[in-house]
Amino acid sequence: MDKNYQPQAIEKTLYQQWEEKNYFAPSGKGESYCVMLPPPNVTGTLHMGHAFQQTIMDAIIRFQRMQGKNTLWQAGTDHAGIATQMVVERQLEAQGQTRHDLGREAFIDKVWEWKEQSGGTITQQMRRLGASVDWSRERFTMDEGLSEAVTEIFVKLHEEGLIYRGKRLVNWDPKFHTAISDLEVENVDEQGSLWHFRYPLADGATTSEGKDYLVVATTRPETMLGDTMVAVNPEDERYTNLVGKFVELPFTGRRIPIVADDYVDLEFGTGCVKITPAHDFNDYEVGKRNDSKLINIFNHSAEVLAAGEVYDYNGRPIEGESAHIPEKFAGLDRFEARKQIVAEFEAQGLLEKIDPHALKTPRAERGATVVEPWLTDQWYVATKTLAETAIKAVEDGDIEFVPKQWENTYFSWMRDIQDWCISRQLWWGHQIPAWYDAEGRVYVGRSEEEVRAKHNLGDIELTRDEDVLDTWFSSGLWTFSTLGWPNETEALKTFHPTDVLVTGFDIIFFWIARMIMMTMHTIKDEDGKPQVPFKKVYVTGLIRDENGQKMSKSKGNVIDPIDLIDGISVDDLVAKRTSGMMQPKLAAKIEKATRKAFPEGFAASGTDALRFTMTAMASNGRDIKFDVKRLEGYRNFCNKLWNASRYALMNTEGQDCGQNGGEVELTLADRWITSQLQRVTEEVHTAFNTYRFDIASNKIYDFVWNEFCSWYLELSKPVFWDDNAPEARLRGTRKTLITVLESILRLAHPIMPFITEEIWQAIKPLAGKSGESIMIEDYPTADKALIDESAEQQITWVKGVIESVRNIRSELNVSPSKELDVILDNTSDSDAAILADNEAFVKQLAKLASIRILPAGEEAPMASSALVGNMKVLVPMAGLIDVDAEVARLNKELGKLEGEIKRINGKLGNEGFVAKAPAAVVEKEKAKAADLERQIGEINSQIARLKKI
RNA sequence: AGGUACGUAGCUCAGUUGGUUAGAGCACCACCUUGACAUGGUGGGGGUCGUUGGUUCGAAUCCAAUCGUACCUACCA
Repeated sequence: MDKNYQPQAIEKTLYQQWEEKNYFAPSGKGESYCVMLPPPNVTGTLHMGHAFQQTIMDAIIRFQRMQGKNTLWQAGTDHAGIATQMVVERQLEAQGQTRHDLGREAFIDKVWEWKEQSGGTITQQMRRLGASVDWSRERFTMDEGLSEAVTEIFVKLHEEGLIYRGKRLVNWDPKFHTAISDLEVENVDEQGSLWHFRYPLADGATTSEGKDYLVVATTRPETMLGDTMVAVNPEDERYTNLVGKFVELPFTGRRIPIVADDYVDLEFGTGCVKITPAHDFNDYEVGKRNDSKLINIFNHSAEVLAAGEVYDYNGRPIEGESAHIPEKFAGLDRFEARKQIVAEFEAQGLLEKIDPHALKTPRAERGATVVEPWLTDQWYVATKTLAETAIKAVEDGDIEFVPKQWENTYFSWMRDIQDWCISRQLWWGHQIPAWYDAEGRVYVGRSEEEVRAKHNLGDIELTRDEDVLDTWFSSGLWTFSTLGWPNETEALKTFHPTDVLVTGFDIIFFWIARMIMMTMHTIKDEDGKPQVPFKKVYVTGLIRDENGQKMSKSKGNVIDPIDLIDGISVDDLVAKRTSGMMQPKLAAKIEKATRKAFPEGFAASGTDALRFTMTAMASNGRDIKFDVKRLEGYRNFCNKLWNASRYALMNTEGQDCGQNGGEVELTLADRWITSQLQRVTEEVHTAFNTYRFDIASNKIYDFVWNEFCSWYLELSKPVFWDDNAPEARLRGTRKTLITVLESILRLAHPIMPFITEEIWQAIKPLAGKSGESIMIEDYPTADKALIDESAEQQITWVKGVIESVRNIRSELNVSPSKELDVILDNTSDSDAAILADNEAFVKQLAKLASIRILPAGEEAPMASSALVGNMKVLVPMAGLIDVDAEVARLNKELGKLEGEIKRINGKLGNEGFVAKAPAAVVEKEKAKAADLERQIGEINSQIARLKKI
C-alpha cells in the first residue's frame, strides 16, 4: 500500500470490477429490498443534489445487500419533455431553423440523436459516485415498455372517466406554445403598477358621489379588451345602487354589466374590479358564478386578436358573436398592447392615476416567460378520488415520510388538489393516444386499429391528437413501469411495493404525490387492496452554496461533484462557472466571488470523502450549506483509515494472525477494542435503520479515529515491540488488530465503498476471509457476549493515568521526550492489579522510565500530582518542575472543581430539588458533591505542601 | 396573509423522552519531524444555546410572545 491515500488510483478500476462481476444485480436470494432511483433528466449532468441523494440511496442499498437481502436499485432516466425539446430547439435556432422547418418526425429524430449523444453523461457520472445500481435493468421513460405502460394507463383512466378533455383556462407559455401545470409556474415578486381607469356609466347612471364613471384598478391593462363585467362587493354601499346597471367599456363599443360578488375586497383599490374571465383564474370563477361569457383576446403567442372570440362556459364558441377590438391594437404583443391601451386611456382622459404596486408575476420556470392564463382544450386527470386513496395511505401509515413533518405538506396539498392538466403542446414525449374524426369526435385507444375496430369506424379519416403527455405522467408510473408492468413480471411480484424513496421536498407534489395516486389506482394486491409504490419516503434537504444560496448556473455558484472528487484549479473553476452564461455581465462578479471563496480551487478528495461528507451532513432533512472544509476533514479521515491499515498490514503480513488455531492471549486492549466494536456496530445499525446517516457516519468516524487509531493502535505497539512477548500474545494482538480492522471496513463500506474494498482486498487473507468482494460480505452484527465492561473500566483507568501524566507534562512544559518516573499513591488492590497487568501500556503511552506504587511507610516525594479516582498519580519534581507553575496548574484545576461544586451545592441546597427530584438523581448529585469535595481537599493540601517549600 | 423549518463555539453542524461539566469537525494557541499517518501527535483556550416571559425542584430541550433567516401555499383587481 502507498504511504498516502490516493483515491484516483483505486476508484475507477474497482467500480469496473464490481460492474463486470454483476454484483449490483439482485442476488435472487433472501427477502427483497428495492429502491427506485428518481430518474434524472437523460441529457442532464450530475449536480450536488444528485450526489447527495444517490450517496444515501447507495448507502442504504449496500447496507441491505450486505445483510443478505435480495436488493434492487432500479436506475433510469427521464425524457424531460420541455427541457429537452428546448435544448434541441435552441440548437436548431443557432442554425437558423425551427422545429417546424423540420417537421415533427425529423425533429423527434433529432431529439433522439441528442439523447444518444449526451444521454450517457449522467449515468457515467453516477458510476464515479460508486452507485451500485443494476445497470442491466436501466430504463428510460420513452423506451418501449414504459411507453406501453403510459398508453395503457391513459386508456384505462379514460375508460374509467378519470381522464377527460375540456376547454379551460390553463397556464400557457406563449413562447413555447404549450400548457404547463400550475406547479410549473413560479410566482416571482416584482415591482409593477396599478393603473386606475375610468369606465363611464351607461344610461346616465351616476355613483353616490355623483360621478358618471366607475374607477377600476388593474395590473394588466391589456386584458380590458376581454372584460365582460365589473364586479363590486354586495355589501359595498357605495355601489349598491349601480348593481344591475351597465358601464360602457372603452374602445370596444361593449356595454358590460355591473354585478355583485363576494370575491371583491371592499378595502382594496376602489372596490370595483374589472372581470376578464378568459384571462384570469379568479375572474374565470367570478364570471362563471355570474353567467358571464368568456372573451378571448389573445392568440397562442399572446398577441392581440383582430376580434375577440366569445365562448360559453362549456367551452363552445357562441355562434355569430365576436367582440370588437380596435384595429390599432390588433396584432400587438401583450406588452406593447399594454402601452398603447394605457396611452389611449390617457388620451381620452380616462386615466385616473398610476400607482406603483408590488405583485407576483407568474413565470414559467424555464425561459422565464410570463405565463398567460389562456383558454384552450386540454386533457385532465380527475384527481379527487385518486387523492382520497393516496391520502389514506399516508394517514394509515402505509407510507411514512421521514422526517414526519413532510406529511403535513403532503396532506395540505392533497386535500386541496386540482385536476391535473396532462397535455403539453410539445413534440417530444408520449403522444396522446386519442384520435379525432372529421366532426371532432374523440376516440381513445391503444392504437388507431383498436379505435377503429372498437367504434366500428371503418376507414373514415382519423387524425391523432398532436399533443404529448406531461413528463410527470410517465414518471408517475415509475415504480411499476420499470418493473415490467403491464406484464405481470416476476420483478413486479418480487420488488413491488418498493421500500424507500429518497428524494427532495421540491418534488413532493410533482412526483411523490402523483406516483402514489397513479400506483395505488393501478397496482393491487391479490385481495384487491391498492399497493403503495413505496413504504417510506426519505426527504432530503437541499445542498446550498457556502453562503446558503441555492446553487444555480445563473448565479455561477454551482459545484460539480466530480470536481470535488478529481480536484480542479481555480482558473478552470472560474472558466466553468462563467461559460455559456445568459448574462455575460455577471461573469466578472462570479469570477471575483469564486476566487474569494476558493482561492486554491478544489483539491482532489476522492469519492469516498465526498460520500462521507454527504452522509455526515444528512441529519433530519435539513438543508446543507456545503462546506469544503468539512470535505477536507473527511478526506483526512480516509487517509487516517488508510494509514491505520498500513500499520495493521506491517504488523501482520506474513505472520500468524491466529486464524488457524494456535494459542491466543488477549490483552486488556484487545478485549476493550473488541468490546467497543460491538457497541459501535449496534449503534451504526440503529442509525441506518432510522435513516440517521449523520449518526452512522459520526459513530464510525469517532470509533476509527478516537478509539481504534488513537488508543488501540498505540496500545498494540508495546506488544509488537516487546522482543520478549510470548507468541500467544503476539498472535492475539495480531488477530484482534486485523479482525477489528476488517469489521471496520465492512461497517464503513456502505458509506465509503472504494477505500474499504481496496484495503479489504489487501487484508482479507489475514482476517481469514476468502470472499470476492467486501460488497457482498456480511454486514457486521454486534455480539453482546463480547461486550466486556471490566475491560472498559480498566482501560478508563489506564487512560486516566496516561492523560494525567500528559497533562502535567504539557502544563509544566516538560519536554515530551523526557522520560519520567511516576509513583502511584493511595492505591487500592484493584489499582495494583490493573497496573501489574498493564504497566507496559502505561509506560509506553505516557513515556515513562518507571512506574511504581508507593510502598506503605515510604514518604511521598515532592511531586506534581493528579487524581485518578482515589488514587494519586505523582510525578516527582526533583529538578524538573517549578513550584510556581505547579501551584498555578493546581489552582486552575481547583477553579474548575469549585465552580462545579458550587453549582451542585446550589441544587442540593434547594429544598424543592431534594424533595421532588427522583431519588436516583438526588443521590447522583450527592455522590458527585462528595467526590468533588474530596478532590478539592486533596488539591488544597497539595497546594499547602508546595507553598511550604 | 397562512404554514413549516431553523437561529447552539469564529465557521459548518450534533444534542434522542427536560436531570452529563452543552459536544464534534474545521479554524485558533502552545509544544512535538516518536519506528501507520504533518492529510499527523499531545495538551489547551473558546458558547449566559436569538431575545423576553412562563411551566417546573430543574429548560438548549416544554409553552407563549417577540426579533431574525429560509422555504412552501394562497392572494394581491
